[in-house]
Amino acid sequence: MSPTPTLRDVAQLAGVSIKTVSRVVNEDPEVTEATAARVRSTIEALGYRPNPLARSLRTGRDEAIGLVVETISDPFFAAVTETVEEAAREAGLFLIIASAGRTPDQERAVVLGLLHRSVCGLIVVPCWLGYARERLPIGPGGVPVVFIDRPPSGLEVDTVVVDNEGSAQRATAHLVAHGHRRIAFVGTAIERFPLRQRLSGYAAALAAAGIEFDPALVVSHARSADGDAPLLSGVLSLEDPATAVLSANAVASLDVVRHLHGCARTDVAFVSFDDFPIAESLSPPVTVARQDPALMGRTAIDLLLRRIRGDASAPQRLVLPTTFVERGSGEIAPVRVARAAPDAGRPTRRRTRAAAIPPCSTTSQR
Amino acid sequence: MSPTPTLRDVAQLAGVSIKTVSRVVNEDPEVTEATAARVRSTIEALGYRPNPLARSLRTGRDEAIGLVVETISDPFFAAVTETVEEAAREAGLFLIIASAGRTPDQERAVVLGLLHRSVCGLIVVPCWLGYARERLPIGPGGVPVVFIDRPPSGLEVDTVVVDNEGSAQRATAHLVAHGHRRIAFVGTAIERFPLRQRLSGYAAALAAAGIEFDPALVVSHARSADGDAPLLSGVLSLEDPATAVLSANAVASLDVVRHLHGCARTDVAFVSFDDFPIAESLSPPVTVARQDPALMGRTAIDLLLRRIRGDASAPQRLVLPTTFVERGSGEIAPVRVARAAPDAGRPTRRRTRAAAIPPCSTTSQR
DNA sequence: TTGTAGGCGTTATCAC
DNA sequence: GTGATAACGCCTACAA
Repeated sequence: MSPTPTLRDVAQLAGVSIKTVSRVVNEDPEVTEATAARVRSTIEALGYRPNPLARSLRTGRDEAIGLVVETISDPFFAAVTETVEEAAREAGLFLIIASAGRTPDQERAVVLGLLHRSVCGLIVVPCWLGYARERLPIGPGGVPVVFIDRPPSGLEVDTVVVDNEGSAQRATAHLVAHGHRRIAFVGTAIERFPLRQRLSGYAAALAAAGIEFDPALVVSHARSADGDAPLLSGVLSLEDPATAVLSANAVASLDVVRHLHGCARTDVAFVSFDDFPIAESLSPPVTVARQDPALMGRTAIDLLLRRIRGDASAPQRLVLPTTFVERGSGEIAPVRVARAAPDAGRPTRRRTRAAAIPPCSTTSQR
Repeated sequence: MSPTPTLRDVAQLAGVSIKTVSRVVNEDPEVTEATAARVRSTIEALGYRPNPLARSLRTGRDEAIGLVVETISDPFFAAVTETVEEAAREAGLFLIIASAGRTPDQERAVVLGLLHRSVCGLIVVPCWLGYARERLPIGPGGVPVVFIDRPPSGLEVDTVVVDNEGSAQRATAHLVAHGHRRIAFVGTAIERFPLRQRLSGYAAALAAAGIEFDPALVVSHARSADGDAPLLSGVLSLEDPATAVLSANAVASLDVVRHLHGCARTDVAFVSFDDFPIAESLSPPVTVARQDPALMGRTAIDLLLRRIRGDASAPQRLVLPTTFVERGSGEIAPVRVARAAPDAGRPTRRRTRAAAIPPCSTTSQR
């Protein structure tokens, strides 16, 4: 009758008390099967659905979990989200996705918004907020939380990250093994986690190979004045230019691809941290250290569900591996270049081709 | 004191009544500035934040809007979402993103879940559910809703779609103008909106040019047994093969690119419905009919906000244009092929190259 | 200008 | 087994 029927409507129509209906809804065994059946059919007839708001207000907990990411337009987190979603659905939980925005205040508002909506668990990519300082009612004693992709500094909670340092180290060592000594590191926000760890791995691999770390080979969107300008032009036009490139994430990888393809520079070796859609069909196909977003999502939600169900064991810090996929671009040998004449060592064909293509310092067409 | 302070706590500490605090929180002007200030400082001291759940339960409306998409891992909707998010934040609204899953039941559960959480507005990509039949408390008289990307069949509500038919028609006509008569249409879910409309546009353009519609040139993932097999192999190996391809969405475009690049078939013209990240730096760069996700998001949220604020004018049906971007792949002229000997007409260079590459009927490496 | 009573839809505590 | 009744935190109506 009423637009959205309530317990009262059902109770009235079934000729029982509100509480009895509530019991049936919550599958309380202390109800006669006869009345339960009658109530159930009334519920069906009225199309009654429990109001999660009222329920949460009462219990202080909703049958929902929250997922906070920096931006859902990041393909990696989109993939993570998809897995979490699937798992939440299986577990009968409503998934609320929200994104953290661009400032600590926005992120705090989002987390608090979720918390105040009484989610029973939270998966968070900590972006801008110092969770140790905030003293939010999360983690042990509060609403269960699992942090993913980045650890929240100084907080003892469950965390799932990938092996950033080790993977970057391996990728760099791979390039070194193929003869490169001038390897550029390209990223979009190098100063922050997880790119900082990838930079560490890169540096560690260089050190292990006895190659000096050259800051001139490390480029970041954050440092460049024009974010849209190809990051690579600089390092490829140094007096002693880079012969190989390691990109720090998929976004940077696309920039690298755009630039290398724009210049037809198939002589530059390239390894991408993280896979991207057409990496395998470019020429040459791009060698990648592939992250597994599904594994991250699955691991995080499994951990969270355990916590929600009461697991109070010590917080875990899980580190996921990456898969190194050799496809070609990472196995290109360096072209030896004389210091005095940067172009001297290039094969003739390249030179000819390079002369035929337009200059490469401009941004690509839009 | 209490873990999460309530109006009562604040009232007690400030020495006023609950209602007064409520007034201050809701910026009711009818409060003395003196008491208001005292209350505000108490709120600050206690770290009080209003509980949106309780508020919603009372008012029947939350300061949140819901966004339902099919899957957030679709880059187009990810971009739409980002815009909506930004706008919602500006408007002081909390955005709850949820995805519709794979069945009508799941979609219904998601929409009802949002509705029961008292969102004050909804943006929905109708995926599986027949909204006309469902009789949900949405649209005029219920919670304001704006449908995007697809119209909900038989329902008079605000809708924002792109000009699918017109854009596909233009793209097809473009290929026809460049001399093609054998144009393939490739998509992932051709039978559903909006791809069906794009197919209509394609067919209309063919009809306008006096070219017979050939079902053999229309391929869909849904029809092929192996979803991962390149869609193109078939149409390119017909007795009278396709000389041009129109892809119906970005996902299909990536498949096309993978296949054409894998076969080094730079002689096939290609226009993509919708842009994708590296379209412009492929060789040849890909000509696209570009959708504008930001425009769609902005249009939808603006419309929704107007409705939320009480605009009760007749439901609107907005159609957004696409931008046709010529980059090269769509301007390739057809290679005339003799019916009896499909390969006869190809330039010698092509033939040589084709002979050097592996056969193309297999899936690409993983 | 401020406070009091009541109820939103639910669950929890007790009696019956 | 079942049913009144009191919360949960907030807001609307009306009284002071």
